[in-house]
Amino acid sequence: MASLTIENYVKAIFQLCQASGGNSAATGQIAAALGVLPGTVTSMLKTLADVALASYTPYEGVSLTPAGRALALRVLRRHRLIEQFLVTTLDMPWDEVHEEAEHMEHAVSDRLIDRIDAYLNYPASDPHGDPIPKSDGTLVVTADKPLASCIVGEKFRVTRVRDQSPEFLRSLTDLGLEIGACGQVVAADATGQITLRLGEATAELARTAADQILVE
Amino acid sequence: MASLTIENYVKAIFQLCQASGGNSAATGQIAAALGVLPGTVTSMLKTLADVALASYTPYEGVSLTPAGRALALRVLRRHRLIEQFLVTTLDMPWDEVHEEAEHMEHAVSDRLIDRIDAYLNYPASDPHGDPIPKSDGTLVVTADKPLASCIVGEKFRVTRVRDQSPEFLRSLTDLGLEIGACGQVVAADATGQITLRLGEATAELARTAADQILVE
DNA sequence: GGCAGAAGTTCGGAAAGACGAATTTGCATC
DNA sequence: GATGCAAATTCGTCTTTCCGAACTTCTGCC
Repeated sequence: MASLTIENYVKAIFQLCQASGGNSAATGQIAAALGVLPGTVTSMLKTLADVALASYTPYEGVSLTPAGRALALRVLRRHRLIEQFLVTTLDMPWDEVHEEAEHMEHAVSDRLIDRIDAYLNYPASDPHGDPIPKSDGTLVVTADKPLASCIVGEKFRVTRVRDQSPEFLRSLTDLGLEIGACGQVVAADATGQITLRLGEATAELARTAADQILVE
Repeated sequence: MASLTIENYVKAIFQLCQASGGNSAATGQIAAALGVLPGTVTSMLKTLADVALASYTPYEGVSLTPAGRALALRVLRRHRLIEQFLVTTLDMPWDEVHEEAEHMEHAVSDRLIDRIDAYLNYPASDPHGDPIPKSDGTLVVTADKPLASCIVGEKFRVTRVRDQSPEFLRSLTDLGLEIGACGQVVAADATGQITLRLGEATAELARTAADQILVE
């Protein structure tokens, strides 16, 4: 069985590949994502290659093998179902569940996860809008784009949030930008400030923040 | 923060003390409980003494300090609330939850545990009848005795099960000896076989099994 | 085409936690 | 009091995962 550490590396690699749109991740990015030094990552990448979870070429990056991708999806499935479960069942705020799931994802059995899945009636996504991988390893591709890429006048509906830090999520709650919220881009000035209309209210948002919000 | 390993050692020491009625545990018992070799335990006992979780005298045994007892109770509280939660909310069978909780107890935050406690309306005991420590570190003492100590003719109600292995628990389910089940000791022969009446039915039980069942 | 500087790799070493063999201690028995 | 066995301890070693410093490779810029 894969150790907790290996699960975290594989998950990080998978998510970095997704984020970059490519299919390989850089040592430095992985180090930053996991909070370790680059040298540590290099040696772990060799380990991952040894156990056939990743293909690693020095100075070029890593990509996951099918086995690595499957493991990453299992971890992600556990993580996201746990998040959804905590919000649905225990009414936890959406800004607390990520951290909790980060630990629990390595501790729950697949049997329990499948039970949670059934209990929640097979949800398609977690509280942050991230799609939940199926038990057969399938992951639906979402059709969304950053709010920052919307032109002035464009209407949108919030479908997903990338940055899942508690502070950022709380600020979204304060602005009324929950998952499913609808609005319209009113203005975007050169300094990167974006103005939104949300029903009656108006909200101001930095471009960097709007980049973390996915809409359709 | 205490490592997963330290939490397991402290929990094992606490439970061995409880089981023996004394307040110290032997190296060999701890090794057997945790599935490691005695030498490993000896070195860990020194570590526990170093961080003031236990008092250790070579060749005599260990006992927990107040800090060690507090940690053990926190772990036990997490374990038992998780068990109760899995049974109540997800309808998991009582023979599966121990193993699951064994892993999860190290992964959930105290914040989440308190939320589960409130959600379950502050249950007094877990699915096996073990009392749940309160968040202030209090643990109620149960007034129960082994079914094996009942004399012929004595009536009883099952309050708690010591052996929490799936096989044993399933055999109890088959016999109708769930928590709360009432019955009467009908016979006890010299070979250690005990006969019970449970409502309409009759059940045969080995003395070793009856020793694992606590009643009042 | 050459050369900083950034990114990546190598290597020695440390901490946690475990094993296994050799040794020591304690205790019951004679 | 001597002895022998079971239990406990000691010690060297292994694996995993990390750090940090020294070194190598890559890349963008002149």
